[in-house]
Amino acid sequence: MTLKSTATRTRLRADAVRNRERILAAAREAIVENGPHVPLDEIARRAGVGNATLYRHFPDRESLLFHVLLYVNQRIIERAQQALESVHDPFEALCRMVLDSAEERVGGLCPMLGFGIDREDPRLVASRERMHRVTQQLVDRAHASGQLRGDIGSGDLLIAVARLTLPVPGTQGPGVSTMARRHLQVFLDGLRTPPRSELPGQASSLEDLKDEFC
Amino acid sequence: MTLKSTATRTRLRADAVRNRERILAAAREAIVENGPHVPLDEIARRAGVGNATLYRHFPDRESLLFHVLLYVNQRIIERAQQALESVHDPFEALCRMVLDSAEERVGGLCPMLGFGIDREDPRLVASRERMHRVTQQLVDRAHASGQLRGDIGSGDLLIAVARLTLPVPGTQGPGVSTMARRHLQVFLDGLRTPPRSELPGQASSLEDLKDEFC
DNA sequence: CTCTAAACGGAGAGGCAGTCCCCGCTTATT
DNA sequence: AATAAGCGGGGACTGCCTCTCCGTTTAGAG
Repeated sequence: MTLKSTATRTRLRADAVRNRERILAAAREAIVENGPHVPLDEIARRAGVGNATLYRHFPDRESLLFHVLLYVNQRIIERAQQALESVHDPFEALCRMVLDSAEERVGGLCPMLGFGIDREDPRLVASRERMHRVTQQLVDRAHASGQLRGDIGSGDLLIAVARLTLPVPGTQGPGVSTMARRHLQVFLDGLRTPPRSELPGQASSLEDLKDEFC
Repeated sequence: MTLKSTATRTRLRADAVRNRERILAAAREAIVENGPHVPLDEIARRAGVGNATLYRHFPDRESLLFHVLLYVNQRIIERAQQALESVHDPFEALCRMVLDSAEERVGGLCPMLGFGIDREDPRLVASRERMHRVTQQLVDRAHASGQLRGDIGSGDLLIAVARLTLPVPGTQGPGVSTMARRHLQVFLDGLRTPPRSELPGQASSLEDLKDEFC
């Protein structure tokens, strides 16, 4: 709080805060549906604000994408920590984290990563580290309980969640999202012990994908 | 009439045939990597031909996308039929079909479906029906052998393959494709009997997704 | 080998969508 | 009620993408 007051010398007006939030939410939706190339005017339209308001809050596309990334990361981390604390069965907690991430449609944000966002920005680094930490804890616990097959690492899990929660463009039917839920469940079944086949390659930890993801 | 007019009224010159093939292959790659909005000039460049050559073969983007779809469908169908005939274990055959589709990166083509392609074109309808037929056979056999969990239908399988073979944009590292292979295998493990959890929704047959896919 | 027509490729005109600024109006805050 | 922060929409600018023109190259037949 005190830190924040130094950073924001002039506090935002209440409606400005509200608009900023709506822009971030609208941007998330629009990017998930149409990719990171979606026109900024379209995002403003969805958010119910003028385009100038959007540009006032985020001077360019890169800035907007950056803040969307932070915003969604934060939500995921919070829900994962909640699962870690309140769900006692380790495998159940893992499932919960995966399903929560699916709800946030985190996969839809991956395309942003290629758009000139500075992955070494301190805020992003901190966010990524928190994400990795909680994921690692969930995976470790599930391994220790003997429910999660040993040849799956925390890196596997994060990438898999990204993949499994990608929207399938061009298939917007109402049945698609319930079907996505089914496939997620099949995948989770495949994660359980005992393994039913040998996986190619080797278990990937979080360090392995430092340069490729988030 | 004359030999020419009966066989192929507009017989293409050898180099034209070659170029046409190269354009289709390049288009497939470019679309998988960059989506269906990829500039046509870029596709021509990848194919190693002038842009005018591309436009000569395919008068507009829609025409090109349409033929790419037919081209890839055909390859998938052929490989699936081969699996059906030559792989005797029913579940193995199913796996083969899924892995082959992944190699063709069929998921990367889904975004095309939203781009004004006429799904009722006779050539596409015929292709789709052949695809559905062979998929249904593979699923039926695997069910009959008792290896494939009963709550998975042929529609589930086709959609799942599309999803699982989507490229994850923004993550182009070399490790990603081998990781994709691992996740596919986990999913296939989840498909085996006995089911390890109950799936939400219900098994989807091919008719269920007639309007949403391919 | 020669000839012809089919096919090729580069360059550039034209169009269009997306970005971003300007400026008069509205509203939160005191 | 005063004031300044914030808002919104119109529109110029820009850069990219599409598609065509036309001179050059090459496959294929005799």
